[in-house]
Amino acid sequence: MVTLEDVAKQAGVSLATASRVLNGSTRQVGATLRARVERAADELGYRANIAAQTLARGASNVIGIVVHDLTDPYFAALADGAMRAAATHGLLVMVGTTHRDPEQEIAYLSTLHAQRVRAVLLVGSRVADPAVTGRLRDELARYQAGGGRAACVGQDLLGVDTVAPANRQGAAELARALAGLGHTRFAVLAGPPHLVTAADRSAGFAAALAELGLPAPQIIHGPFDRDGGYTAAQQVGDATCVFAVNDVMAVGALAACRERGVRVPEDVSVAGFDDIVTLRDHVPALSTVRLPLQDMGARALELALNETDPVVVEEVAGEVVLRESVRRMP
Amino acid sequence: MVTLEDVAKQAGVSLATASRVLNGSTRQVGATLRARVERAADELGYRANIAAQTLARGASNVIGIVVHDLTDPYFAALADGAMRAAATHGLLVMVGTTHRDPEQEIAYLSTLHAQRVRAVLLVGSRVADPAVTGRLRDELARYQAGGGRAACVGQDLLGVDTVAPANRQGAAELARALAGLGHTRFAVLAGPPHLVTAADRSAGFAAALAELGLPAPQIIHGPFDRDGGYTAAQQVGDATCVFAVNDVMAVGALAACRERGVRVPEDVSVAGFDDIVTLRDHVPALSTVRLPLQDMGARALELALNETDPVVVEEVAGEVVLRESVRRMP
DNA sequence: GCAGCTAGGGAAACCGCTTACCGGGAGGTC
DNA sequence: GACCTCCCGGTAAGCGGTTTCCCTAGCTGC
Repeated sequence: MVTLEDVAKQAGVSLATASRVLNGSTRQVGATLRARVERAADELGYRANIAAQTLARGASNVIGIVVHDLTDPYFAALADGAMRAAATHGLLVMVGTTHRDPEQEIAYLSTLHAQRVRAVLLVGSRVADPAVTGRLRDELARYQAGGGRAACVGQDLLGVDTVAPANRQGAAELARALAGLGHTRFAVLAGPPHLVTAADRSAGFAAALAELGLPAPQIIHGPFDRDGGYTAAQQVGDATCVFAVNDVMAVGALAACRERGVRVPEDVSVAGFDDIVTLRDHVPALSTVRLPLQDMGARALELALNETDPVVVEEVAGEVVLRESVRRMP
Repeated sequence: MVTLEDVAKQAGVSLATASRVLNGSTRQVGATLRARVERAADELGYRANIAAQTLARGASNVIGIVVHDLTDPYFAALADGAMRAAATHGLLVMVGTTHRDPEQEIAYLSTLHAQRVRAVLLVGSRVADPAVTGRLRDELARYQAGGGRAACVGQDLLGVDTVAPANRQGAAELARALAGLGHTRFAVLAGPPHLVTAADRSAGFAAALAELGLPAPQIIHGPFDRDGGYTAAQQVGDATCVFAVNDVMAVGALAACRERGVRVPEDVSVAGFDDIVTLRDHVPALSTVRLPLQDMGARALELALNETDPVVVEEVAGEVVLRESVRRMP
């Protein structure tokens, strides 16, 4: 590998001069030497060693993003938003996926700490286990003690800046909208009970129904993915309307309906949550609660970068979008 | 930030001993001192500074992946496969997205070179511009000259180990299968002419039709994404079967058909390419050519890591999958 | 009992870069 | 013309680790 010293030697200047020319410095360098150094660097194909720069400067230009699963379009959109924002700041991105294992999340945070990344984004639902959350908070505290910045997309449970989707409220609005169509018997494909996002959406939905004086929905737990929705849908009783706590599950539920000859929306209405772009052409078009995922990712990055003294929690409202997958009751 | 020196001081040992205890070394350290060091590290919350380690060791434990667009499930799946493989090797991943700008790809490679990442994966279609490809090759050569390893998922145009989807062949098989259903008039939503993946699929399809003695398909160019498929579909003439060169475009085409009252498959058959998982519940179910995307990503990483002297090019065959979106002609 | 080992501990030389500090010459001021 | 600034070049001290080399014990074997 060619080093700065090689370049300096070739250009016949000192290390300092070469450094000043090739990597932005406040100090000026004369035109002659500057040209010589640039030529030498170009001829040799010099690339600064960022590890050395990071060490010398004491600050890195990379940020870390930890998501549950990149192949889930929810996380892909969030990560993409954050990465675009990072690019505008000239920052590189290290992405880690936990595959929904909270221990992995802690491990990744520790690794990113070791990398001395400038900031870390923890993206995705928190879990209801206080022990795990506690350990994550400890790890986070260590990282922050060393000058690291952090933000979270999800629930405000970590004591860091957070972009928090209004899951309860969004689900409640959805429930009111669906009740407004005349539905009274509901089922909720509620996902895993320990996932706070799933639990919040489920609870928000049920609470709104209760407020309206409607019977409590049938709650069916299961995995948070397509197959979870598919399986859960098979256990739905006499509900006329099914709420899956995310779009991917809703798509699974629609598939289950189709296979069993249950027509949507004629026989049963179905709604999801998130408004995943990739799913927008689904037939029947999915009713859902839209979240501005890319913006949320970008916003979280800004929060992480602009350390504020009191922790900021930004609630992001969802927008109910009713499409073909639901119908008005006769 | 707490440093190794802090730990050594607290434990009352030398820097060397602390280093040997905390970061795997061939040298043994006595049980007493070892315990002292470990306790000190734990108490202080020590995390090794990876930038310093990388510098001292001269080798980093991160790899880089460059993709076009993370929110495209095609790339998400590929990246996920590569990341899982990286995790099994204890490697971290830096992800860059080019948003389909080849210049960005070059810039990212340069940055990853500067980061001295152990290996780089260039994922996604090459472009037909020899000038751009040439500059990318130059950059790649510099990186490799410095000991960097690289692999590519796409076309074998860079002179590095490559996992190459058999686009021509897959599209040809698809054409034969569709022709076998009795179709004779085809349209191809061909994507942008300069994208090699799109061009190969389009050409493979047309070549197979020619071999069968069928008329040449109507070729409609446009963007490589959902909206590109949507727009292109509106220009289809009297074809009874439409081939979109990727699934996302096919979904756009299906949406266009739906809006115009064109029934699929009754009025027109539609097929895509890739077999994107997220789209598997689409109605009507999309006929396509399945590619084992996650495996391909993982494979590419292995190739990059195991430097082989003659460059390896692995062709990956696609499997034709006919579903509801196509029908047999009467 | 002594040469010859092998552990295991420490001092110090790097790894490649940044930057505080030093010094010499050109130009401006009185 | 002496003095003071700038301006710009170089020297060298870090940044936080790893690793070579040296040294002291404590063993082994005869």
